Amino acid sequence: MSTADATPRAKRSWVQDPEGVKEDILAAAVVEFAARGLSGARVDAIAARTRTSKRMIYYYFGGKRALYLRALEAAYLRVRAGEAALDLEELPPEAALARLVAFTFDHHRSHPEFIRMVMIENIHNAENLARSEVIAGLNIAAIEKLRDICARGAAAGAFRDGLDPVVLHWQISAFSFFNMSNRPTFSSLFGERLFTEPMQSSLREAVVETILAAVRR
Amino acid sequence: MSTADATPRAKRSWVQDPEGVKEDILAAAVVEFAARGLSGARVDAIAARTRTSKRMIYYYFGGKRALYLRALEAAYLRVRAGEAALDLEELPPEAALARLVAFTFDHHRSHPEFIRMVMIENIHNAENLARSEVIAGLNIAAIEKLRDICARGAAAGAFRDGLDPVVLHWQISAFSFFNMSNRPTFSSLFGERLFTEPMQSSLREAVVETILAAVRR
Amino acid sequence: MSTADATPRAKRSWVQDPEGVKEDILAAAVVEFAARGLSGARVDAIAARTRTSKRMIYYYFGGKRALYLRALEAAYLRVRAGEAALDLEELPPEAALARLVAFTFDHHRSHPEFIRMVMIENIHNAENLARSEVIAGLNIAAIEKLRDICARGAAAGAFRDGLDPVVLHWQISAFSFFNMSNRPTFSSLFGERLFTEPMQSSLREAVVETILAAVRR
Amino acid sequence: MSTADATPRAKRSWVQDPEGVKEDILAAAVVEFAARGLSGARVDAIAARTRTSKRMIYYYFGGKRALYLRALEAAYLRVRAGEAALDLEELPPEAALARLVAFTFDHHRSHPEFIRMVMIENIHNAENLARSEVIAGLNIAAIEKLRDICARGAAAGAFRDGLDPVVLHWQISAFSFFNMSNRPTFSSLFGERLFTEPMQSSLREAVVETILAAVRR
DNA sequence: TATGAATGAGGCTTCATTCAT
DNA sequence: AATGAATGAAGCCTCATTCAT
Repeated sequence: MSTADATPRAKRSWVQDPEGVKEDILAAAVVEFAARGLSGARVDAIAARTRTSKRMIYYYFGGKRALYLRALEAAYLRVRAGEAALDLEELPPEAALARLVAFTFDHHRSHPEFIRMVMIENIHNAENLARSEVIAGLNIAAIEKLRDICARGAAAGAFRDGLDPVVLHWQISAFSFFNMSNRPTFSSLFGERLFTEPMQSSLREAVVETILAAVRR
Repeated sequence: MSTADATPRAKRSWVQDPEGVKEDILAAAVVEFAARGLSGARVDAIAARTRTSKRMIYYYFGGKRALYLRALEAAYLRVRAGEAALDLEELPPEAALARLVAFTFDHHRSHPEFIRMVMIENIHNAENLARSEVIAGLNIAAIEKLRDICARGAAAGAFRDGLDPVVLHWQISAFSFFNMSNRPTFSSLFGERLFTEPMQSSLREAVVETILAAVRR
Repeated sequence: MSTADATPRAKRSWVQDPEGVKEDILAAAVVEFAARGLSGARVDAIAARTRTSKRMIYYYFGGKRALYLRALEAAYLRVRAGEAALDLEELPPEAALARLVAFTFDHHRSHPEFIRMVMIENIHNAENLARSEVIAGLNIAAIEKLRDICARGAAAGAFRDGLDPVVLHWQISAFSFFNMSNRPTFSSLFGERLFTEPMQSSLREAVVETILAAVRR
Repeated sequence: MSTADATPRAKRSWVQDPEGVKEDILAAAVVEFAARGLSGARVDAIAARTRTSKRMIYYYFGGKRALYLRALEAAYLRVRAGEAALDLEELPPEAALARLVAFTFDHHRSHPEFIRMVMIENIHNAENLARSEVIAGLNIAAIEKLRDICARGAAAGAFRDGLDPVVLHWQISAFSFFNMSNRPTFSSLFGERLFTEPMQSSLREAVVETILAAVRR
C-alpha cells in the first residue's frame, strides 16, 4: 500500500503515481495470466485485482496482448534477477556446478508464476517472447555462467573437454522445469508422493548427482 | 473416407455413420485444442476442420468442455497404444532400459499434439484429467514395465537396489517431455541448434547414458 | 409486417425466415447510415430499428463495415432499378433528353437516403464503393442510355457532334445531386425559398433548358 | 514559427502565445475534420497534429463540438476572403460573370478542405452552421456581387430581366461544388478522365458557357 | 497560462450454446 | 440421426471529457 490512509481502497488515494499504478497493474496481470493463460485471462479480472480501473490498463499498456508481453518480461526479469546473486566464481568447478544445479531446482520451485508464464508462452509457440527486446539479453548471462564453470572444470581436469554449456543448461532446466510444469498431471496419475518435501529433497540430490556424473571425465 | 461413395466430400455422403462423425469431430478437436489451448480453441474452428457442422459437436459431445476431455483421452490413448508394442521382456535389463529411454524420447518427438494436450492440461491443473475415468489405468502399465526392469536389473546385480520406478519415470519423462514442450522458448532464447537432427540424436544418447548411470550399482 | 400475428413484435414471430431478417436489417442499416454516416451510425441503433437483435447483424453481415457496404449497394440498386423503367427509345432525341433530365432531377429528390449514402461515401473517398463488385455494372447502363440519345440527336442534326455522354451525365448529376446534397447549408445561408415546390419546378425547367442548350448544334 | 526561439520545436518554445496555440489547434482541426468528418474525427488525432496537447483543446475551445464549429467558420472565412479580391465592377457584365464563374470553379478546386467541411456540414443538416453567428454575413456579399452583375447586364440589354441571383449562385455552385464533392464516387464509377487537367479546363469552359447561355436575353 | 493523469460511458465484436424442425 | 437459424452474455477496446495541480 502506498499510503497509510485510513480508508483503504479509497478512490484516488494514490492518484498521480504513474509508476505505482503501472506496477500494480503488472503484478495483477502476472497473477491472472499465470493462472489462466493468455486467452483464459480476463481483462476485467486483472482490473479487479488492481487498485485502479480497467481503463488504466489500456491507458498504460495499450491492450491485453501488450500487457501480456510486459507480464512475461516481468516474470523473466524477476527470476533472472534472483539468479544473479549466486557467487560461483569463488567455488571450485564441481562445487560451483552442484550449487548451481541445486539452486536452479529450488529457484524454479519458488517461482511457480514464472513457470506458468513460460508454459503459456510455449503453448503460443514463443511468439510473444520473440517479439520482446528485453528478454533476450537475460539468458545469455545464464549460459556464460555455465561456460565459465565448464572451462574451469576442464582446465582442472575434473570435467570432460568440449562440454556444451547450452546442452548442460538444457539438462538442468529439463529437470527443474518439468518438476514444476508437469506436477499437476504427474501427481494426478502417480500420486502426490514425489512432491512431498522429503522426496523433493531427494530428487534435488539425484538431479545434482546426475548432472555431475554427466560432466565428469 | 468412411464411405465408398463415388462423389468425394459430397454433402451427406456419410450420413448414417455416427461413429465416423464422432471420430471426425474428435480428430479435429485434438488438432484445435492442441494448437490453441482450452480457452483459445474455438468451437467454430473445430467445426470448420470437420466434415460436419458445429451443431453435431453439441449433438454428440454436449459441449466444448466435454469434447476437450474426450480429446485429452484420445491423445493419451493414442500415445499409450504406441508404447504397448515395445517388447522389453526378452532383453537384458540394461538393454531394456536403454531401449525404453530411447524409445520414449523419440515417441514424445513424434507426438507433438499429445505433448501439447498435456501442457494444456497442466495449465489447467489437471482438473480434467482427474475427471477422466479412462486415463488412470493407462499409466500404471508404464510404471509396471519399469518396475519389472528394475527388479530384473537388481536381481542380476546390474542395478542398484531399491530403485523407485516412479522416480525413474519422472526422470525419463523430464528429458523427453521438456525437449518438446519447451522447444519454442528454448530455441527462441538459445537458437534452433539443439533441435537439429544430429543434436537431437546426440541428446537422446546423452539421456540414455544419464539414466543408465543413475541406475547402475 | 410479415405476419398478421395479433401480438406485434412478438418474440420469434418470424423465426426461420433468413431472407426476411436480412432485408429487415439492411433496411434499418440504410436508414441509420444515411442519417448519421459510417462513424456516426451505431450498431445498437441499427439493431433497435430492427425486429431482430444486434447479434443477427453479425450473424448475417459480419460487422459494421461490411453492413455499410451492403447498405451502400442496396441504395444504388434501388435507385438504378427505378431508372430502368424510363422508356426513352421511342421519343425523339430532344424530347428523350428533356425527359431524362427532368426525371433525374425528380428521382434524386425522391431518394434522399441514396443521396446521403453517396455523400457519405464521398467523405470516405469512395473506398467502399471501389470494393464493391455489385455497383460498377449499374452505372454503365446510365451512360449507355445517354450515349444512345446523343447518337440519335447527332444523326438527326439536332445535337452537336462529338458530345461526351460522361460529361453530359456529370452536368445532369451536378444539378440534380447538388440540389439535394447541399440543401441544408444552402437554405441555412440563403433561406428555404429555392426549395419550395414552385421554385423546385422552376429550377427543374431551368436545368432541362440548360442541358438542352448545351447540346444543341 | 511564432517565436524567434533558437531551438526549433523545442518544448515550450511558444508558451505564452495563446493566439499561436489556438491557431495551431484550429489548423489541425480543419485538417482532421475535413479528412474524417465530425464523428470520424478523433480529438486525440487532432491533438497529435498539434504542437500542444489534447488538454489545450479543452482549455481553449471547450470540446470537440465547439472546435468543429470554429473549424467550420475558419474554413468559410478563409474561402470567402479569397473571393473578395476579385474586381468585377470594372468589367462589362458578361465578362464579369464569365470571370466570376471561372474563378468560382477554380476556387473550389483549390480549397478541398472547405468543400469537405461543407459536405460534412450538410450530412449534419447544417445544424452547426445555423448556430454560427460568423458565417451568415459572409454569403450575402457573394449574392450582392451577382445581383450587381445581373442588374448591370439587364440595364445593358445583355441579360434577361428578372434574373434571380440566388438561382444563379445555385447553378454556379452546383457545378463547382459537385466537381469536387463527388469526384471520389464519380471517378470510381466512370474513371479519372474527367478530372485530368485538360478535361477540367474544358469543363470549366463549358460551365462558363452554360451559365452565360442561361442569362442571355 | 498550462498540463500529465485519470476515467465513466458506451462502442464493436465474439463466444458457447439452444431453438425448432 | 441430423441441422440451419438464432441468441444472451460477456469480451476487448475507444471515446470525449474531467481532475488536480
